[in-house]
Amino acid sequence: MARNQITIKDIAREAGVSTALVSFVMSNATAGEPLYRVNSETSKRVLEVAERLRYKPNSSARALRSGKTGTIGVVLSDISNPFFSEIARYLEDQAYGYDYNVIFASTDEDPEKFRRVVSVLMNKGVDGLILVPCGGTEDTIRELVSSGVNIVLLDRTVPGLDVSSVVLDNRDAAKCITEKLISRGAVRIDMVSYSMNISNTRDREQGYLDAMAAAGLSGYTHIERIAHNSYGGISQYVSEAKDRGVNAFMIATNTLSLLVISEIYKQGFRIPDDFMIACFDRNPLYDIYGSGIVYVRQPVDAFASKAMELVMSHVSAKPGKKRPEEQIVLSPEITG
Amino acid sequence: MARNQITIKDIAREAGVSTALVSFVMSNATAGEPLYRVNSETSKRVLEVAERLRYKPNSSARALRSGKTGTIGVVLSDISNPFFSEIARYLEDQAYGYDYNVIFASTDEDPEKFRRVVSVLMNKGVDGLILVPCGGTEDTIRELVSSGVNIVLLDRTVPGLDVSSVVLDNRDAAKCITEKLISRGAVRIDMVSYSMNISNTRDREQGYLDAMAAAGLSGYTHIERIAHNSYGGISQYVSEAKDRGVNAFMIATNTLSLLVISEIYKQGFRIPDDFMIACFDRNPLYDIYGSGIVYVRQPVDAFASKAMELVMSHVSAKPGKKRPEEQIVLSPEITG
DNA sequence: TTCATTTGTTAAATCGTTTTAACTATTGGT
DNA sequence: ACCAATAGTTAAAACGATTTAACAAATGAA
Repeated sequence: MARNQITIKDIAREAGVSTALVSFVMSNATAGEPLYRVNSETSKRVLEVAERLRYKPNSSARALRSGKTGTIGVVLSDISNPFFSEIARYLEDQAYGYDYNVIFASTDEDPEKFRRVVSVLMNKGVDGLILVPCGGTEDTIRELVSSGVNIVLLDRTVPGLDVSSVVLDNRDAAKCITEKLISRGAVRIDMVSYSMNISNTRDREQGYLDAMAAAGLSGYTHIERIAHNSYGGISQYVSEAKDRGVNAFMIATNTLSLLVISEIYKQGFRIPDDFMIACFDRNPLYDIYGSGIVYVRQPVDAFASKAMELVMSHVSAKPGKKRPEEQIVLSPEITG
Repeated sequence: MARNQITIKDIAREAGVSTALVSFVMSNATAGEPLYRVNSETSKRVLEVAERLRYKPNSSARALRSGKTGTIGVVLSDISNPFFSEIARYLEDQAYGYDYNVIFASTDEDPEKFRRVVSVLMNKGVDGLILVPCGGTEDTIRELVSSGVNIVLLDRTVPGLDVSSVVLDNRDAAKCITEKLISRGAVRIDMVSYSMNISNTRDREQGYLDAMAAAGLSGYTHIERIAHNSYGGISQYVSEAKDRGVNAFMIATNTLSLLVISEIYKQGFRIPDDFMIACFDRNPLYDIYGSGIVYVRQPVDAFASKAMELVMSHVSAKPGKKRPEEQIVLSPEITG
């Protein structure tokens, strides 16, 4: 990169002060107004010179000395998944507001990869981590937490760990949409879920069972657990479901929903005539199906702003004064 | 971040050598084999100690001294747009392979925001930039290029600028899908496009016109240009199109496609009975419509790998020996 | 007047690496 | 025996900021 670096030294020379003063002014001046222990003339002059020379602080130097990089690492399942990419966008905007940057890393739900990318981000020197834990990462996270890394869990929790987190009230959300299916006449409702051990899908399964029980439908419940990234069996499963008289699917994640919906149409069935759908996260095309699809709209913006708020509150905590960890549970919104 | 930093100094002491040697070994040792001008005993010892103490180089220090941050900035329209988030994912993976990181920033097609985020990334100290230019950023980009910044344009070009780029053959792609519509019986085909001045949509419009001309349908062509993020008029437009006897839409981008498709259904029309659709980028639910939707599948992985390859070739160029800029045009794949 | 506090500023150390220039052995050619 | 080249290593100077400890001058209290 061609960068004719103007340094703090140039400014110091030009303004006739020391580099220490320049540094102090540059990093503490707020809107040109009164600055503790600095002559306002002087500080104005420094600011002016900096402006004139188009001074841009070198962030590597700053990071080296101060130990703060101004970067938050975000580890999520897959940034190409719309749910996460939407979160990513909000996180990006949030970070910008704090004068921070975010670096994303995808794990593909693989705990080994999770470990690897976390380590890369740590080496890179992030000031905090926002993590979407996947199955099998409990130990890695526990280790991070106990070594004092600034962490916020997102979308999923790790039970028995004192660490900040922001999650949806998944159980309630799942219960609500299942009830909505029931109120629209569904009686044989299958749940399609993932086989991975992840807090949010487990909670959603509970919500499904809750609703079925509350409606006296416990006689028929079925949870079909699909392994992540092995979707071969879906075709057979859907046709069998039809045979079993299933008339609605309650689906745990957006990826699974799209697969099931496609499959339904591929087999010549229709929504809502053959099946109704309850699912998580919206898709621009769901509206087409009218009341055939109920979905949980997750407050993605709140996920992002809360997570960033939490991670920032730890970043800015005075050394020694660790802020208490905070668990936040957000309410779902039901649509469709 | 709590990090009990093991430094190069610790290793030097432990291994009984100088820090210079440690640094040299650490950054040049490839798989433990012969290392220029270093006793293999010594280098093995250094490596061992580093391993034992779990040495992690401090990247801020490295960046400060070497001037390389190991980070590429990626500026795109909106990372929550599936097309870009998919690219983002591939870029992330690619970068990882080069031992690099990427930082994303979204512009929302706003040239002022573009300028801002580029400046943030530059200050952060990226080794290169992958840019999706938006309308009105020509000057900003020209300026960057002429100041020697390592740049690769993605998805869109800026005419008259000697800079590397990776784009789709948009004109040809648009021509192909329009022809496919025609071959399936469409005659009154509207194109829905953006009003922004962006190379790829302009090219797609040309492709549409090409196909219409080639089929002798130049008598009826219509390009509806929508302003970015002001989609209020779509509803009226669709119903008017129906009145005009339009029986197919050729749509320039994925966002517009979803809007139009939703609107079609909202107004009680059907695909393919009332309208056929030709569009760009796939959506998991398009398959439902069978041959009613033709779409261009962009080689997103190639976009990413080529862009990263280009930016990396500049990063690793010896100072003074600037690699020539390279323009890459990728071929589309038609599906549906 | 004298001592204490506050104001305004700076010299110098430090962060952890990379990199340059140089130095001592050792080898080999003549 | 002499010189040149090569191998192996290191001391020390960057890189550009932040931060600590200290100092001089001005102010105020007694």
